[in-house]
Amino acid sequence: MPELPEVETVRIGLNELLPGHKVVFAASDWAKSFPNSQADVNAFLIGSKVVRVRRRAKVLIIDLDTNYSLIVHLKMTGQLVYRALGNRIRFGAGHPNSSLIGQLPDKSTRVTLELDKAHLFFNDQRKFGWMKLLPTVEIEQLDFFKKVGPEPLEKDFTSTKFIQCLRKRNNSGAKAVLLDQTIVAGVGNIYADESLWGAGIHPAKLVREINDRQLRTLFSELQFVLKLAIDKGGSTDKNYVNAEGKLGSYLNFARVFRREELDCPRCSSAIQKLKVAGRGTHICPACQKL
DNA sequence: CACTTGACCTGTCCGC
DNA sequence: TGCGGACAGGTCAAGT
Repeated sequence: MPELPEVETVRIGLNELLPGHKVVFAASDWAKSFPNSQADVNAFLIGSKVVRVRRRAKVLIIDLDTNYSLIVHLKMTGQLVYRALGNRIRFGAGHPNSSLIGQLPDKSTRVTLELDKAHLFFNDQRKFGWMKLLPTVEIEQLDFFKKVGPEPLEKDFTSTKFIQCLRKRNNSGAKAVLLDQTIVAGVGNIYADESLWGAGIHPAKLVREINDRQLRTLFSELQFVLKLAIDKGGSTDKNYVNAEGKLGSYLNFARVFRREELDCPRCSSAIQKLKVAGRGTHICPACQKL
């Protein structure tokens, strides 16, 4: 569930908190969450210092002063939570993580990094996420990074380039294309639905049947929802928390996502939930016609 | 080659 | 109260 705004929110937080910290110890109880050998961990992670925290698409990159990096994908339920020693995290009442008050690690903690004056916990209920240690220069050689599309919020990413990217999949549905990480990076289910509603485009509409003017609107709506979501600290549905364990509030501002049966904010029609591109999809049937 | 489905996992919810 | 099944959705691999 973490998409670009959630991962960016974690990045901003970790980039404030981590640089300068030394890694003292690392432990994992689920090998797939952190598949590196103990020898590599000992040689390139333990004793290293964090230099900076970057993001590409939905992937976090924690650069170390050993010329190695930790790359982290949160997938659906991953959390990367920093806690200064002696500091307690408070989740909101009623939140599934509210039982975690004051206690981490918990049963979803897959990796614990002990820093000199803090802990960094990688929690992941569903175990789809991962953390990997590898030489910094090898990151761009990974298949994912070679194939991934442009960052939608980069300054030089114009509506013209956006349209060129989408037209490569002219025969596919609009939502399927937005979700394709090789076309545009970082968009997932929430912001695909939100931006398509903003542009008044049905998610199953074929790209070839959408004109350039509508695609330009989709581009500005996509940038709008991504920026708003970063401003609101991301979307917390069930699991997502930021680097300090705090919730995101974008869903309080969502127009269609998880709002089936409620009124469309534009025309008051009842929002519908359907399945498009294999995903739960929310639309206003009046504003978004096929 | 483009598109769909299954696998990876756990927790929650719904119907019986 | 328990139990089976559907569902949640990011990405890769396999199948159509």
